[in-house]
Amino acid sequence: MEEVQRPRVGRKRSEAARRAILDAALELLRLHGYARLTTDAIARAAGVGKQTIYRWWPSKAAVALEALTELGRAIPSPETGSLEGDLAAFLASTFRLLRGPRGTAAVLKGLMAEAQLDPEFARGFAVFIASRRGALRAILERHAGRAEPARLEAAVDMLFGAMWYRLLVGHAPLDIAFARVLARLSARSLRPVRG
Amino acid sequence: MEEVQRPRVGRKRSEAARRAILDAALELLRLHGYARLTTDAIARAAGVGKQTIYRWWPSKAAVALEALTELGRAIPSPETGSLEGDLAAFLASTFRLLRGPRGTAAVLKGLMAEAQLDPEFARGFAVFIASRRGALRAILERHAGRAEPARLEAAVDMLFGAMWYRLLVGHAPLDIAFARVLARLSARSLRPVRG
Amino acid sequence: MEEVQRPRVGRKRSEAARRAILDAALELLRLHGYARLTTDAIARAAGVGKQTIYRWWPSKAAVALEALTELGRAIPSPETGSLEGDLAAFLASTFRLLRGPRGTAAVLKGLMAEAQLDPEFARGFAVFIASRRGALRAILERHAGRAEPARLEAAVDMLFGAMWYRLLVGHAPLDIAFARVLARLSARSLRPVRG
Amino acid sequence: MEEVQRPRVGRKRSEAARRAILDAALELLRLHGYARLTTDAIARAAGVGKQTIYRWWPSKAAVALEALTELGRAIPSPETGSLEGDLAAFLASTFRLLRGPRGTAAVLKGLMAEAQLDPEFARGFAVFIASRRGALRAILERHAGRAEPARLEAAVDMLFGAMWYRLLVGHAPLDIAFARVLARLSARSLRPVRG
DNA sequence: GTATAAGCGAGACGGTACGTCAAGTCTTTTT
DNA sequence: AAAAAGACTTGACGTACCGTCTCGCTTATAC
Repeated sequence: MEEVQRPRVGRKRSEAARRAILDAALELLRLHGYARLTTDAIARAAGVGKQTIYRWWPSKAAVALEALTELGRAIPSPETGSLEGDLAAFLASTFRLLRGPRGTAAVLKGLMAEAQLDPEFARGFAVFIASRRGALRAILERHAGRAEPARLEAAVDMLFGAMWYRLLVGHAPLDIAFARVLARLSARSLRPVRG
Repeated sequence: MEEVQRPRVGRKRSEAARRAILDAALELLRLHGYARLTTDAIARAAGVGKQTIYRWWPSKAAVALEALTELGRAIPSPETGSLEGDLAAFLASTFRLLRGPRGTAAVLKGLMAEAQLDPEFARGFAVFIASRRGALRAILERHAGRAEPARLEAAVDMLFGAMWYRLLVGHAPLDIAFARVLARLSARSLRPVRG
Repeated sequence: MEEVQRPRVGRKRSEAARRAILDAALELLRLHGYARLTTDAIARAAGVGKQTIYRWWPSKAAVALEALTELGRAIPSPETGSLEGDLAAFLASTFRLLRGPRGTAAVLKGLMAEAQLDPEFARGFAVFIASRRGALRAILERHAGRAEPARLEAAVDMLFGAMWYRLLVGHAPLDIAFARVLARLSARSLRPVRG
Repeated sequence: MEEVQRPRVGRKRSEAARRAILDAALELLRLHGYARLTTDAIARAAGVGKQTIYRWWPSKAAVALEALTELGRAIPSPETGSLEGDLAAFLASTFRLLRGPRGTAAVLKGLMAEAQLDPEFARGFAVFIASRRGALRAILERHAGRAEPARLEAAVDMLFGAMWYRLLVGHAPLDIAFARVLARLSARSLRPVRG
């Protein structure tokens, strides 16, 4: 079921405008946080008409999501030889990105909020979440592939859940130590019962 | 450090208005969800002036939070004799409340969203979260009190984190089966390594 | 038809409160003008409950009106021997009061505005206006009593009208010179046609 | 001093919206009077967003003023050959407009009130007043041009003053008879002393 | 090479909700 | 019973953003 590719007529989408919008969105997010991000402000900062944003994205949240996806493209899936080691490395580099300079944590929090308020956006956000889950699930399967699927799923929920929970509530930091403890607990919970 | 108890003069806060506001808020949340909850609507439904809401609560989120706190007052902390059993029971009754008739899940999601957008509210919300954490922490300490504190904290984060994660993302249900798997994994991760 | 004087029971109306209210009202009018006068502010400044104001006056405009009436009690009706002279003297002292230190002009303007917006108050205000008209009318009748009543009425309208018009529109000052010109024109318009 | 005519970009002001707003304002004024006119009601009746009103007018009073100015565009300046005749005709047609079907009198009263309460609006209102004064002044100058300017000004104040005074206080009607008396008194007061 | 189709920056538009202000009323305690 | 204090309902205010709709241009293909 190919996409119909009829060679369209008229002016082409401006890559310059697209970049300017994404960059402006990230910049504004970094400066003021998601709550104070407005479509008007993005348009103004990007030197772009509001319609140009709405032509290509359904909402400001979608813009932020795309901007973010670009950033978070490559978190490496390391190979240390042990489940605990791989998990610790994966979580540590994820947490490091969140503490990064681009206000990534703020953006993620804002997107999760938006997903609660806008069901349309929630669907797009779920795709993003699923792709991250896939990466973590792959690590678990590499070392504990014989465990029941429900347990693997639950383990993923517990790891990413713990991350999001700290991210959203802010009661404790997402640091290396936390990455290590999570890895340790998770590895212990999944290992075969009998040595 | 006594609370100054100067016997106030003038008309007293109307308990009737307070109740009407909280009830109206819960009712509207149940009917339309948090995203469509407005201060005007609460005031109208409660037969109350908007100002009366703003006099006592800083935002509609604070109203919803208070309404919710009343509801969630008593989730029992069971005693089954084992860590896994207690966890499974606690999680199961928590999940049951979330599936309950008052749209509790929707309210919680909305509140978490609000906390991301309004730092002022985030502080109040954190108190609510902390009280729930305390209940779960108590169960863990009863059976695994000798574990390092950081591990207990992380275990709480993983359990409630997993719950919130499913609640917010909606990729899988919060059912009894999930409660059991979480309890199992958590118990295994905390038990002493050697029998 | 005597007023029934049944010796009322309970606490008596506090003259101190009455004075405090009128004084506070005048002071606030002088400071901020009528537009920014609020019942709350009067009550606060007078150290009085709002209800005490509403118990005795129907609106803040009525308070201002009473305060004003006290001030404007005695504008002398002079006797110079000529119509023109009497008019000039009467207008000059009226204008002088308006330029006085108590913000009288501002109060009058505010009351006229209120009368346009509140029919209830308009009635009370009309009484005040009528009493001023009476004073001016008396002067005219003293010297031009044989003129048709309609002309005397019209002359009063033209004199007070001119005053109010300048007061309300503010396009020109209410000074001695204006008082003299008005007196001159009015006297000429009313004198018998033939010497 | 040319008006800078930079050829504006973006969507143009909607004449349809402008008309709808002015028409709605007049209609509401006619129905309910100025005191009960609200920006919300105008917007609703005109099928327009409130912001569209605030974008082009600083207040509801400015809307009413513009609506009114359109109405009162043409009161004829008649030529009867005599000062008294011209004045009588001018005043009579002015009064007739005020009694007209569009609630003009009510609007004018409301605007004068507003001018007392809002200094910003007072400036705009003064322009309107000045234009009316100009028309009357022209008639006076045609027949009594040699009189001192201060007397002409005062005569204008007395005529329009009398009109506004009756309009605002409402103690007597603005009818033909009043127009005639005003014209008579005014003409007599300005004629040369000696035939 | 000229019609036709889209994209673009700008900005006005119809709406919804916000949080504030003041008006006038009602309730509690004190005098 | 009146007073001070202050909470109450009501209703309008002016602002902030939302997402849509023109306007006058600027590119691109298509004829």
